[in-house]
Amino acid sequence: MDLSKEDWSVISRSSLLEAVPPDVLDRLVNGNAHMALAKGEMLFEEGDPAMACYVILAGWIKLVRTDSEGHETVVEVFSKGDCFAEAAAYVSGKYPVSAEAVTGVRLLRVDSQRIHDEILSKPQVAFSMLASMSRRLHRLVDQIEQIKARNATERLASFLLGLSGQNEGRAVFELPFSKVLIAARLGMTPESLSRTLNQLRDQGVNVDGGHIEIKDCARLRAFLSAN
Amino acid sequence: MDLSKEDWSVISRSSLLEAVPPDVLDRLVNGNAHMALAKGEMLFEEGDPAMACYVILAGWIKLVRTDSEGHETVVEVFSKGDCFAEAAAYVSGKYPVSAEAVTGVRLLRVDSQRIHDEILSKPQVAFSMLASMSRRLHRLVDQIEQIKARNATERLASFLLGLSGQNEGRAVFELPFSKVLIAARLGMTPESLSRTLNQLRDQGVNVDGGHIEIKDCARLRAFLSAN
DNA sequence: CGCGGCGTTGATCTCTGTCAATACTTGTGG
DNA sequence: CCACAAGTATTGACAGAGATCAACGCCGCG
Repeated sequence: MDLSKEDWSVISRSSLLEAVPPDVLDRLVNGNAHMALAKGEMLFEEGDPAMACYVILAGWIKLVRTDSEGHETVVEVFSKGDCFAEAAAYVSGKYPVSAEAVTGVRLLRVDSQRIHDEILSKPQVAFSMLASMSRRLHRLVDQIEQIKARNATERLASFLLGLSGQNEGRAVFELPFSKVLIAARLGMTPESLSRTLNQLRDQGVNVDGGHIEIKDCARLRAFLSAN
Repeated sequence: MDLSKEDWSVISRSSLLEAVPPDVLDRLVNGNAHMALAKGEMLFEEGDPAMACYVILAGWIKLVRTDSEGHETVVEVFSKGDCFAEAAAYVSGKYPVSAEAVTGVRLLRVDSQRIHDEILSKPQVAFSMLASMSRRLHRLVDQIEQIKARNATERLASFLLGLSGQNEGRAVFELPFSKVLIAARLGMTPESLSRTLNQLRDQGVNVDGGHIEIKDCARLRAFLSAN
């Protein structure tokens, strides 16, 4: 299975590899497995020894923690261009979470030994990796703040604004995955999500199935700060 | 101000520097500022350009996010031997949080440029840094799971067990910092913390001011899994 | 001494989780 | 091609965990 032009474009813009020099990129990517997962398939399980990290070429992957009673906590959800599992891979430890395909997924597997070797021969590569992990860390800190300090309405509004990719004006887009998963990602139940979406109608958010319209992003953002 | 034997011992066992070869350690530490902060002093503010990371020699530091209304979210609390702010320092970005001294604090400032240089000349150093960040990442993931999936009682029980450093038997220790701060760290109000501590009496936890006695850690842990 | 921060307790409120019922979609197998 | 099962989404009723507001005692410190 070969990489398409499109795939290469995703890879070279990915958070993990964007800053890596072309020759190193070639060595890292070539010979590494281009793999596919069906919806619902597990990529790895919490506690598995970490031998690789992954760049998503297409589809969605969720990272989850499962407790002793089988209750599942969604830690993050990733899509095209995202890299995940770098942390565990560098220190050849164990994965702290499980990874499951939410949709059909294609991804690039990057062997951690290979990254290790590249860092030793080209230390600059280390900075790409450190930068990638740094970004991951910031995202987690953001999430902690959200859950600790924001209520359901604010978390959802913030999530929608993030999806819109805009700061002002009208925005129209589709929800990227099921509401069940969105609810889990936002730390609430599907029922709460449904109700909270209705509440946001007052702030100019229209929902029709997975179709979202934010009438004025600036207004929604103002509502966020105000409250 | 010189570093004591004790300080060196803390440094060489610190999460950031433990795996760094002695000669590199010397270069990193010597000439870097050994500094002190009074209780309540700010080390840096959210958004400041990150030029260094820090290893705590004594005292406690809290990392906080402050929103537009001045409401404060505690992200983490660090003590002796912990290193913080590595992430931002590597990529010479901005600090995503503010750092404030909770008690009087002594710390070692490690210039990020210096780390940068060391990585370039000795790539193995990069792995120490990556490992340190990887641990930080795991801690944040743990915290996200705690807040999302555990209630106040469970979070507190888990926190106390962590402090005790034991898995079974009787444990007696002091709370490391004020209950206001502990409450914030656990994502609840001081009032809730007070009430929750009372609830835990039924599970063999005795509280007298900042003095804690867990009659049987195994029992408390069982209570955690059970519920 | 008085003030401010900490800690506890009580009363109340509200957000969100839980349980339940229903409708819609999707896919699977007879 | 239909029937049935399973997953998804919405809505209602209800309960409970935890926040909020308020009062009070305590202690350290200027």
